[in-house]
Amino acid sequence: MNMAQRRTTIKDVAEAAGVGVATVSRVLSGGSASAETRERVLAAAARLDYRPSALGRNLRQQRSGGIGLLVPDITDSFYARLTDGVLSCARSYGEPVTIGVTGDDPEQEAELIGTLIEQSMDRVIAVPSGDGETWAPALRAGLNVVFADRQVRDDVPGVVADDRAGVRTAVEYLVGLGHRKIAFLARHGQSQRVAAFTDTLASLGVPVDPELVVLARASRDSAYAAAAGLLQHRADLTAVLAGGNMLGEATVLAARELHVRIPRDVSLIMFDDVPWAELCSPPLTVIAQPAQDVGYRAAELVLRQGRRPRTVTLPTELIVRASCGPRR
Amino acid sequence: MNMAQRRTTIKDVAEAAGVGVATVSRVLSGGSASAETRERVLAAAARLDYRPSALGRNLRQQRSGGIGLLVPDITDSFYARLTDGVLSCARSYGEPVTIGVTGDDPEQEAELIGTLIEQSMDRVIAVPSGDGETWAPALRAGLNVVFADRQVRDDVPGVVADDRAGVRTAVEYLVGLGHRKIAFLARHGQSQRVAAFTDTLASLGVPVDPELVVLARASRDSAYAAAAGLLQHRADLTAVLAGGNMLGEATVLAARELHVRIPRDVSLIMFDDVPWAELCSPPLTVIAQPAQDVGYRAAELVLRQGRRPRTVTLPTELIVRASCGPRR
DNA sequence: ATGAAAGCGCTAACAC
DNA sequence: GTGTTAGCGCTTTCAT
Repeated sequence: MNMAQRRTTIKDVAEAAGVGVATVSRVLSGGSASAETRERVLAAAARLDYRPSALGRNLRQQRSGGIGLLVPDITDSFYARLTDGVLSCARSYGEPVTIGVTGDDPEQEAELIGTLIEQSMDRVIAVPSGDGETWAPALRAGLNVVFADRQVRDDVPGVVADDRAGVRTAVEYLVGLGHRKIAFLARHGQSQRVAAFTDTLASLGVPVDPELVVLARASRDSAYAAAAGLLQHRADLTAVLAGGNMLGEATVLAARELHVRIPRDVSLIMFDDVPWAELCSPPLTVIAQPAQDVGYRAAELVLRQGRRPRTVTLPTELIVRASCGPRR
Repeated sequence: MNMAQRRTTIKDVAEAAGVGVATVSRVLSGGSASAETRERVLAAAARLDYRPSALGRNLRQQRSGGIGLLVPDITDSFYARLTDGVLSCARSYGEPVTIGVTGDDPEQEAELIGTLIEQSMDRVIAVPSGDGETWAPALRAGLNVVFADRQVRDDVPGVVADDRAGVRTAVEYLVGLGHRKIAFLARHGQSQRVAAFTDTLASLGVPVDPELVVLARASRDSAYAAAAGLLQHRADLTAVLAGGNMLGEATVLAARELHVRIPRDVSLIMFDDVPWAELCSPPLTVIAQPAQDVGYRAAELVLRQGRRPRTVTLPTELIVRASCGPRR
């Protein structure tokens, strides 16, 4: 008994249909052929259950189809939803998606880019880590890159949520509630959001305390440390804006640990709406971001090679639940 | 200016080093060569920044490296963590991972399997949908498959959490608290867990009410409908065992909607520990599953072609928090 | 409209 | 130990 019989190739189909391999290739990729020939080829292909090998095609075309996707952490609901959007779009084009997690670390990112190049993947969607320096060689090599969620260099198209507007809305809401000592818990690299934060405060005539913006790395531990530190050392603050769902989670946890009541002692707004925000006690007021759309649009951009807009910005939305109250 | 200059090939390296291409190939893949030759080749490769093309190698070897991963829903924290485990193991082997989401639908699954075969991916990790029938052709074609989280056919190695033990522990805990009318909210296809549920009940001398096991499909909507239906129509039940984090989430939501208090009116245990279980009000008692490990081990299994155990079973753990109380 | 043939980059079989 | 060469499956000229 022969274990794995040889795979059906284009040659088999050509023989079965009594035509040359070139004709089979043309018919299958929608080229010109007489109706009768087309019929015969299609019939033979179907009969033999022929599936063209991506390997042959890729080598010939000097590029593997499919798209590469680099995210900081697939375990983070935001990036999982973004990924889902990419997959959903890619599927409709029949394109496979190769995924890698960077841990928000430029070094790992560089390594993964190397792998993608080795695979001759020429289309990649990435949530870039660090400044965009890592991407210079890849871009020079002709890689077709689209950034998602973060825009770190202006020679690459990108799809982002309108976090400036999101931050502004949130801060205005908080200030409207009477808050003055508002902290911003952000991830390293979210300079856009930090700028929006201080700008909005300034425009509302609220003094900006630089010590009230604290930066964390993209891990649960780092997020918790930052949140706990903030809550402990700054007993005077009355509101926190968390720059992501992991930072929000950490804040709730730390608050509980330190017996800081939300929203009685401090109000909390979290970036990114996640299913558990509603389950939380209290239900969290959030700035919702269209994570799935960000991914979907990024995939569209990278697949449609056509006109490439600089940056697509998608709207965010403040969803008021129960984690904010008037200044105590 | 020439846009994308030709990529460096093995031939370039061979010329630069003054050797044949075969020698370059051998040196780079650790074959035998004289120390001096090796040196020259390595130097030339480094100087030219040569990266072997996976395309050429794949075609030659009639298989693309890398591993395919099929999960029902990347948005579900459990599968995201499982994926993370796979990626983490794959990375240490330098293997790229191609991911697809099946939506728990055998048809989509079959389509994705087709894509993988087209890519000549011969190593696949999958959370199988439906019965394992979809996999018959792929297995016949010689695909190297490892199942994760679910074991639907015994001719495929698999890595699963010990959900029988998990269910047993949970039910014993609930019965110990005095509960008799316990519902099991499960996903279609979780027959293992359902069997464990009824078995344990029977072994404890608690009458089994078939109407108290209700099945949902793998979507938020379906989960919510099932949970709400259960809570509405069976006012006599005192405890619910939710067969997954989405079912747990739905139960909490439905309970809140229907003014059913947890744990005062009904106790709740959820399969799968997720970060928000602790944030929830009340914090949820859960059966923790080693999602990340399941993925990691599955990847090890599919990468180490060696001896292939039938099924690896990983332990679960009951984590008691505050969502269970004595029978009201 | 169609077939013959070249060749993508690599590895492995074989010859030396 | 090292070079030469065939050939993986496909697409794409180039003839016909």
